[in-house]
Amino acid sequence: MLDIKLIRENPDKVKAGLQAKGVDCDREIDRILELDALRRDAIYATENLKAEQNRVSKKIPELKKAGGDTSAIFAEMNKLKEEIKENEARLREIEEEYRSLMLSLPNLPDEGLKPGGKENNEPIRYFGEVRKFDFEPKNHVDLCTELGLIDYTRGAKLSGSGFWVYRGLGARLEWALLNYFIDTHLADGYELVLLPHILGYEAGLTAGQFPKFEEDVFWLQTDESSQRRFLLPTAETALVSLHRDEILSEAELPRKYISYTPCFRREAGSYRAEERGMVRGHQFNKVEMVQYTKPEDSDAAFEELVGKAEALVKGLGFHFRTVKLAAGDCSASMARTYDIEIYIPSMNGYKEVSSVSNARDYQARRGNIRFKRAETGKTEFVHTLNGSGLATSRILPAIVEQNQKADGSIVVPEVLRKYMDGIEIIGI
RNA sequence: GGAGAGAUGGCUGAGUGGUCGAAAGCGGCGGUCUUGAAAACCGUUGUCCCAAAAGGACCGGGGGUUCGAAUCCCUCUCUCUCCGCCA
Repeated sequence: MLDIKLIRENPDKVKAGLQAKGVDCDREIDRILELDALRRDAIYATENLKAEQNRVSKKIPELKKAGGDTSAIFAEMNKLKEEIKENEARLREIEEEYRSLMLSLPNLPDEGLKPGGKENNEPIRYFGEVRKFDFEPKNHVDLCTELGLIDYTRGAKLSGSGFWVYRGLGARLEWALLNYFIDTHLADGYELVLLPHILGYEAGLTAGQFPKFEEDVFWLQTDESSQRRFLLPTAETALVSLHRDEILSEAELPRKYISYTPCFRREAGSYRAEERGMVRGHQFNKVEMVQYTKPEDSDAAFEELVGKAEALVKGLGFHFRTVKLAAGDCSASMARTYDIEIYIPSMNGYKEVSSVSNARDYQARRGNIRFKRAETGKTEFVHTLNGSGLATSRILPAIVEQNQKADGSIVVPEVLRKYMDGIEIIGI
């Protein structure tokens, strides 16, 4: 959620910022400004009536004690009551519309980001070089199938397209990756959190998935409770709600969390032939990093998260690039995003393996996540940041393709071997 | 799944219709005393809306009754106890 004060004082700046993100919210913002004025008038009127009610009401016990006539006062109170009721009904209507519009506005992009979409993304650094093959490399689907690492057919049998089964050394390799990520984060002092994979509506609202992107997640239909629940699309959705409606102490910040979860996504209508295999599925494994920081610390935290994600990819020995996303390619909740993209030979291009973002106070406002600054004693919104560290569903194909040898076997990256009984080569 | 109990400030816990934003204790902060600390004593100590004053809101959430609700009613959520079932 954006700061209403900012919208009130700089509506044009907000409009321009959202334009840069590729969304036209001019009408919404104008309406919000109207509603804001109406809202404040209605609050003022209602509160004055309530103050009057409180004043008159105080006299009643005194008057009764003195044995006076209360009928005039009761009549007055009845009138006040009616007026308050009317005012409150109006206020509720205004606030409902106001709130839903406020929730629908995406975050503002950071100053200095290129406007526009994907085409304006800007690689800011490269690591390593594209591997040259002196034989015709196979794609990861064929390699994984031949080596028995992934069972796509039976995945589809169990759950339909977009699902697969990790088997044998494939499962070991996947698990080794997750262990490698987690151990690295633990060494960096992050707290490991294991989360529920089913979340309540509020979590999606805080993270910014809802109300706009409700169709992107899997909803549970078996719920008789009034609370709608869904399968988490990323651990971020849960981790950002961990401290929802809390006031943290300044000394508790920054909070640094990591979590491993499967991620469930509808990915409706997004299939492309080039994305076969496990590049885009309905369920994939990811270790997610989330930080809660003071506002002045979030830029440094962002760099830290980018650095951590890069270090993990480097550790695996991969060529990759880090890309600064243009304003319009950042997701709705985010002010700034860098993607780390790894080269996948069969796709002849780079694929995202990590996305690191700074939401600034956008999610904190939605989830009412604050901290008390020791110096002033005032509460302020925290900043939230997240980054994948990392998602395995692109890493494993990259390992398999980039580390393949002419005989169809693949080399296990050094850092993973200790999690796999020292296995160096996976062959037939 | 069945039966019951409960949700009050950072914590424990009083409060069953008016002067209650809420007793008391603990904790926190400040002070007195002390070389320093502890103890003792004194004072202070919730959040939010509002630029601020004034004012208003908040006793799990929502709704209702009432001139007036922490207190009565309805409903939802959550927690606990016992029984059943179960990884």
